[in-house]
Amino acid sequence: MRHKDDNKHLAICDAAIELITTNGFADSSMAKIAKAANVSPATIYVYFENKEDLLKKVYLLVKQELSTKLLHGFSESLPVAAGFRVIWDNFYRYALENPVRFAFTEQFANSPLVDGCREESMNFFHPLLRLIERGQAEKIIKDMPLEIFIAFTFSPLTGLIKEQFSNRIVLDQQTLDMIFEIAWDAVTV
Amino acid sequence: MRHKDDNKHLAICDAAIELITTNGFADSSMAKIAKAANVSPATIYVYFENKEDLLKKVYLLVKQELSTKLLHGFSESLPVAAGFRVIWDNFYRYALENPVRFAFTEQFANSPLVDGCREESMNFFHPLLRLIERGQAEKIIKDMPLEIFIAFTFSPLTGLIKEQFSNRIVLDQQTLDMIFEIAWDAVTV
Amino acid sequence: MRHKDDNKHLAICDAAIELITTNGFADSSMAKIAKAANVSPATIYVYFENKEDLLKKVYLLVKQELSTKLLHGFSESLPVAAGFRVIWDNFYRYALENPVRFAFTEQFANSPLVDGCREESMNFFHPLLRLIERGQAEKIIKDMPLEIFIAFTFSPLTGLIKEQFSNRIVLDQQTLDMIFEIAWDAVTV
Amino acid sequence: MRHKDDNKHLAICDAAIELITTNGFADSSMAKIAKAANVSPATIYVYFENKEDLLKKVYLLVKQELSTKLLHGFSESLPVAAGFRVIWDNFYRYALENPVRFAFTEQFANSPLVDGCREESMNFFHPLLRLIERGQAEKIIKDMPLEIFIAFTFSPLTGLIKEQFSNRIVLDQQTLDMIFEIAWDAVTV
DNA sequence: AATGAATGAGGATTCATTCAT
DNA sequence: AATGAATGAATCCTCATTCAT
Repeated sequence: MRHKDDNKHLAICDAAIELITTNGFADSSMAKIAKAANVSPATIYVYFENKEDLLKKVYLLVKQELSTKLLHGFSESLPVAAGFRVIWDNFYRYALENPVRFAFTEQFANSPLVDGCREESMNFFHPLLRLIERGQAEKIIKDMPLEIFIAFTFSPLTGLIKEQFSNRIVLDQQTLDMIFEIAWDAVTV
Repeated sequence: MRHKDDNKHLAICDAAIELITTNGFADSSMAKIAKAANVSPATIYVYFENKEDLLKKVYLLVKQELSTKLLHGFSESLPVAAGFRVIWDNFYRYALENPVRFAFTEQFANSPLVDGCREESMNFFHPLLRLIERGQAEKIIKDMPLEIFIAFTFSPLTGLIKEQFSNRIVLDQQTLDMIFEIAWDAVTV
Repeated sequence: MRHKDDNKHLAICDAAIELITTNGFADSSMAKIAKAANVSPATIYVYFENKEDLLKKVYLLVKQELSTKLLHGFSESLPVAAGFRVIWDNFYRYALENPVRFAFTEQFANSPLVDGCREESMNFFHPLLRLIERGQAEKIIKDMPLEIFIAFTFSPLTGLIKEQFSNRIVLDQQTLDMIFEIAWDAVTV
Repeated sequence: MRHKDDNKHLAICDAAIELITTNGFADSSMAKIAKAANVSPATIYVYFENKEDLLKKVYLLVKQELSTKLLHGFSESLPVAAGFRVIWDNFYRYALENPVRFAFTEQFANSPLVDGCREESMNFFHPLLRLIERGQAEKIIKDMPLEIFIAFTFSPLTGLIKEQFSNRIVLDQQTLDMIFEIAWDAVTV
């Protein structure tokens, strides 16, 4: 579905992300989002069915953005370890450079609001999945379900990034290297 | 003069946990919580200052409950590895037996709504912290900040429990043992 | 895009004046005012920021209405005494013909609720102020602060009108003439 | 009806006057009055039937206090003019020394809440009424209804005291003397 | 007499959404 | 497509009052 003004679509999404991350979901009414996007409340309903639809679409948009940035500089021709490190670094950089979007994603990861679209959001990460499968085929990565692989690589990193945002830890390059090493050790043979 | 009724306090807390976990904080109005607790809306305000205060107090209550159950069967006289395994198993069992409370905690782990009381909730986990310090003193556990230790032990487990609740994975005993082994390897020398 | 409806604005104001005068400000809920104005409670907030803003705007509206009617038949070319008598009579007639609005004004004349807009409401009465200044320049009116002039002219009249509304006195033409005479004597040389 | 603890009765009245005058009627809930009086909300209902009853009783109490102070130093054996000046001065002094109570009275003089007890409150002022009647019998005071006498004596003074409290005028001794003179001239032959 | 707990009713206000232009 | 007006329903919370002790 094409709309006349893609700028408005984006403006509404940006305003929603910003407001929800800053003030929380409860304080982000359609009227406030509209005002922040410089648009009439009624206009939001031209682009989105209702508030829940807006939320899910925004969630998917952010996930898609993330997946694109995750693959920056990545190529399927890279060795498994190198390729994974590229994605790993991209993830960390993304979080640092887009703290609001990162926080937004995390806030909704456990919310019942986006229950229906978590599966859909996974589609964006196919290249990563293929990389892991290749690693397992090459006997580099342990034979374990994808979920466990994620649990020992991105879960710790995500948790530590949040700790850094909360000023409870500082992730300097040395620490980052150490974390990567531990994670990579954990999932490789 | 009537006395404050502990049953009412608990009924309100239980209703709040149940509703908030199922429908989210925003969709759990004080009226709904009151009705679920079989109490007048105004009665909630006898026990809690306002909705946010209710959330924070409930969050702390759940954290405290968790911390108590975490230490079941634990003793400071146990060897580090064995002691940690006790706590680890207790955590998994707690999540399985209290899925609503577990989901509740996760939903608010990163929420700005409970920002003020996260520190306070940490106090409940002192025995675990001391265990880790002992492990480091005995050169069993790697010399790393507490946050990183958590990131490679409880973060993966938590993530995988959520995957199991979402029916994307099944954690049988063999898998659990494997996960524990990976985690313990990751943080020990 | 719909346009703001002047009828609705007026209906809300009228309902507010009527209800507040009859039942007092505290007992005139926004819901009651809305119902009396045949409007949704939410609609009031399209025209007024909140209850206090509604009160202040209504207060100013009534004051402005009054000031307009006060000057009916008045001209700056009239002699001071005659000009003042025109305004005096207009005031009495206004009170008689608009008892609700008159009572409304009196109820809030000393209320802290309209503190901010009393000054603004004074602007409507400039012609009267100029008349008094002219009277003083022509050595007809005693040299006294405006407040004292008001205190011996409109304060007594206002008080007596209220007594009449409470059926404790009847202001026939003869009595009115006497009152005017006393007041005019009091403030003229 | 005698109550065990007259202190409590008075404390409640004082708290009510203070709160209502400071924060307005709407913000003076029974709970707040109770707290300000260091008493349980339920205790208020031991001394007063309900909120309206409390208000009326407080209004009457203040009026009675005022009437007592008005007669300080007054004697029926004084000449009319001197006697009236005593009461006049007492009234001004009362307002100055009890601004809260003065404001309270004024705020309620026009309120529909005390409609029923205005008559009753008049009983306290019998000596003043008799003085005026004596003045008329002695052909000193003009033959006019009591209401008109009040309208040209206490109404102006009351209005000017309020102007002074609002910092729009300063009533120094000279001004006060002038005002008295004008008022007395207005009502005497 | 005195009180803190308890509550149903109602308070002001905001909500997501639709209407009319 | 776009919008400000309009709204019934729902929000959190406070109220005057009563209950149970």
